[in-house]
Amino acid sequence: MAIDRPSASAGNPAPVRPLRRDAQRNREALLTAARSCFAEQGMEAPLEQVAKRAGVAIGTLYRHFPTRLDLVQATFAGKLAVWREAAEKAVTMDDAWAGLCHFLETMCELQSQDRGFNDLASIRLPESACLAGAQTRIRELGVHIVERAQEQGSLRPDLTPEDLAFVIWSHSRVTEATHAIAPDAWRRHLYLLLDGFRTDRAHPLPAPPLTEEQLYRAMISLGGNGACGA
Amino acid sequence: MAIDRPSASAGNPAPVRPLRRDAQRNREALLTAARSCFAEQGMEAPLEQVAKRAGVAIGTLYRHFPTRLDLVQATFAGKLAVWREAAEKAVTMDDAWAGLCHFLETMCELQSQDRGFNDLASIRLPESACLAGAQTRIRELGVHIVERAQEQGSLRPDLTPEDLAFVIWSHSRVTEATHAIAPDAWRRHLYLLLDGFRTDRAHPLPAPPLTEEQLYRAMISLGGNGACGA
DNA sequence: TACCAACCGGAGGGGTGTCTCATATTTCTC
DNA sequence: GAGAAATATGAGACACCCCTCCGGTTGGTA
Repeated sequence: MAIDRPSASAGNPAPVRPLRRDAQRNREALLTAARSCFAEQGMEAPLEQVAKRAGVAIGTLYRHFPTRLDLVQATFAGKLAVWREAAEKAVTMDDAWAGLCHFLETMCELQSQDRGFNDLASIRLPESACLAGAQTRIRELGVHIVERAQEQGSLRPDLTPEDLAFVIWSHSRVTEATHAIAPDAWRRHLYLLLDGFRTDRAHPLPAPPLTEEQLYRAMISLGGNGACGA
Repeated sequence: MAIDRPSASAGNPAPVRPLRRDAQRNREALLTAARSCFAEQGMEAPLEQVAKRAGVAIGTLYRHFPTRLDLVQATFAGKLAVWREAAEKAVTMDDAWAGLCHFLETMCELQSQDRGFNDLASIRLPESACLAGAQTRIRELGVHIVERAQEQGSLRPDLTPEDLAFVIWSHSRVTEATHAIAPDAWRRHLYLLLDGFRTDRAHPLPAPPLTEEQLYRAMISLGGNGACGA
């Protein structure tokens, strides 16, 4: 739904004039409020609450961020960049298995700290979204991370880059369940799963990997429940 | 919230009179409708839709099932029994690893067929709920399943029964993402994770297991979003 | 200082969902 | 087949959230 409506992220080639001081202040307050609301309640936190927490009226929120997607993107650009940097670093690490672990651990850590990011990582933003590029880049890097670890022999050869989505999704719910009770429990789950990723004595898998297309559709479908998806 | 309200599952020692014929008919129609609504949309499907699909007014639904929890329990008693039977069988199988697989595979299959059951498996019902006993029994059996597989040496010794919750939770989201696109993909995820459960692949885990108490609280907290939890 | 564009506030209309209650209907029993 | 009890109905009160609109306010500029 959000994609069809006018969006601040659409091509605005000449944002000549700087924001007025009060507008600047409000915009920042909104982002701070959104960060905390989304972190606590996920990407579908009520926007009225974001506005209230920012000390601003709801109309002001909509003035700055015409759609929820605009607000989400402005809020999470930073964290997505952190994730991406972890991926960029992972492909340069000598030990490709360590690179894989670094990539996944950083991702899971971000997810477990922030329920909104947890939601964001699980879905695919619409093509038009300005953060979609970052998602695509992370996906590309994921392919290399997997290939390198397989070339070095540490990662089981029947694993595909699409299987990494299993880590995102499975971790998503595990951390949702445990973050308030045992904030580090997700590491245990992650490393259990990672042990299943190792080459040594891998057992045959009972189902084929997802295709790129299937993965894409799966991530779109998760976003369909109103947040930002198609 | 639901627990404090009058519940059909509370102690009714003398339900002397049988249901009137129309009431019986409606009750069954409601259960059928609930099964399909919950299967499609999860435990939080709108009750108005259940009533509509049953061809019955909303007031009638509330007459039969004063709380959502009452309806959920009546709807899922059967599937929970199937799960429990799988657990009972698992502890009698000679190959304890096969028993573990049978237990988890049945559970995941039930979860992937029914979004409502998927929700139900992830949470802990309040003590007062009539299905809470079945959940407790399944948990007990899970302890034996884990112990036997460890005695036989196939299951890594540092795994605890609480870790089985990771399978429930992680599978929950994986199947939610993939069921419409690749209905069997969850098997791949499950067996990746199971490979991580094998003794011969075990590497040290970076976090301690959940305690029983932590697991309990984690499952309660997942239910807190309005469905049936505390 | 005075003006105007940019900005803000918040009431309000629309949508969805829960749950209740007074009234109407059906079934059972005698 | 008539009366009583059980049941069904669905409008409506309430709560939440989304998003818009326009009168009032503010900040930058001449």
